[in-house]
Parts: sequence; C-alpha cells; structure tokens
Amino acid sequence: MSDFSLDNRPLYEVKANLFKGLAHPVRIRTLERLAGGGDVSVSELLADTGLEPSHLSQHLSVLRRHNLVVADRRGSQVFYRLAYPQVADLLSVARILLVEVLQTTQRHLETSEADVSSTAPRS
Amino acid sequence: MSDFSLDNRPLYEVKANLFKGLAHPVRIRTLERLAGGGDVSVSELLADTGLEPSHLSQHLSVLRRHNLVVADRRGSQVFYRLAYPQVADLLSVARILLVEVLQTTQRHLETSEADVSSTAPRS
DNA sequence: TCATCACTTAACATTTTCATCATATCACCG
DNA sequence: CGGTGATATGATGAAAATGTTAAGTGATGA
Repeated sequence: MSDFSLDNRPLYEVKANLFKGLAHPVRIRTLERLAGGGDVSVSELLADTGLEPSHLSQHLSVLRRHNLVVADRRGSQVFYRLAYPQVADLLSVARILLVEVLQTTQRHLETSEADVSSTAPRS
Repeated sequence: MSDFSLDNRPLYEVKANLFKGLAHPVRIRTLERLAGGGDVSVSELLADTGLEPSHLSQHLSVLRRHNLVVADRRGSQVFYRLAYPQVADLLSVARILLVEVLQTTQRHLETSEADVSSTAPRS
C-alpha cells in the first residue's frame, strides 16, 4: 500500500513503478488482449492463455493496483478492460521501439556473421 | 545472456523484458536526462543524481543490455546517449498516461473525501 | 612507470517478484 | 440451505533484482 501513493513522489519513481506494473509477460498478454477493445471476462483470458486461474488472478490484481485495468462483476463472471486508452498507446509505442531494436539487432547479427565467414572483412 | 536474445521469442515476452529494463527510478532518471538530447558523460550523470559511481554504472549496464542506450569512450570519459529516439517517445507517452491516472486518482480522492464528510452519498 | 581519475565488474547479503498450492469469497441453482 | 462454477486471496519456497563494498580496467599525466 506504500508503493502506490502516486502522489508526493518524484515523477521518475512513479514512472518506474508504472513500468514495473508492465514488466511481466502475462500482464502484457492480458493488456494486449484488452487493448483489442471491449470487455473481456477472466474465463476468456484463461481460455486464451491456458494459465492457472490463481496465477492469472494475481497478475490481474497487480494490473488493478497499478490502475491499468478496471474490473466489474456481472453475475458470476468478472469482466476487465483498460482503465485508460492511453495504456494501449503505451503498448503500441513500445512495439514500435521494439521493431526498431529488432531490425537493428538483426542487421548487426548479419554483419557479424559475414565477418565470421570471411575473416578479413572487405571494405 | 539467455534473456536478451530478442528473437525467437513471443513478442509479449520481449515486450515485458523491455519494460523490465525501464522499471527502476535510476534508469528512468538517466533515460530522461538522455532524452534531453546529446551525449551525457557518466560524470555529469553522477553530478546530477549524487549516486555512487558503481550504483549508476550497474544501471547503465542494464540499459545497455536492453539496447536502450549506447556508450562511447572519449579519452577517459564515457558518454551515453539513447540508442533510439523512440525511447524518448516511450517515456513521453508514459508521462501522458501517468498524468491521466494522477488526475483521475485525484478526482476520486476528492470524491471520497466528500463522501466521508457526508456519510450518506446522495444520488 | 606508477599514481590517479573515470568508470566498470565482481561478490554477496537483502529485498522483491514469481509460481504453486491451498483456502476463501461470491453468485447462482437445485 | 448446500453444492458448484468463477474468481480472488493467502502462504510458501524458489528465482530474480537491488544495494553495497571491494577489486579491476583504461587513459592520462607527473
């Protein structure tokens, strides 16, 4: 409860905390599913991912604590959605960066391989 | 070395990994300083933050491993800069989201306070 | 060459996450 | 009510990240 005051703290701490909330594959998967739009029930998320209910539930709890998603119960099911559309923006900007990184890394790999095959690199 | 292949892994894992690289106040501070543009020497970063050299250096190492920054040595000093301008984009989109979250949380707090003062919420 | 400044890496104890399993809650149906 | 499906919470051990201190490398300049 002390790590989520969001206020009275330097912005860089709050921001680091936000990224901490995003720093897990299950949570990214979940957010990306929710970024598709509309509400998604826990059942659907479970079916999609094949995770153990309690495992997913704990990650959903993390996402809630970070104010990234909101949930509402309808009957016996619970539906989740993004708390803010900006969450989807963040994910897509991350993807753009990642594509760039991957492409560059790819190029570097190719270059290294070339250097390996011909030990004396020409030009 | 196994956690940074960047390739041959589902995108959501790579993405989660990216966020992990951002998930620390010192690293956010550093990136934000570098996002200002230009190269910044470790000395300057140390002066700005007042951190222990080894502490900062370890975080710089994390940022390098995540391909978020690049360093080059000039004489006895080492200069860092963002590896991609998109890193700055990511930070600024995060800020936008955060402002939204903070504003909303603020509103909720005010509402709660009002509810406290009058125990029976009207409407 | 060796002393020093600038920075990095290594080693290790501490703290924080994570995964797993057991238990609890909540809503509905019989 | 009691049972069952859907989800959440709690507890525990393992794994990973963090902070600290010490030792290492690389360039510079006496």
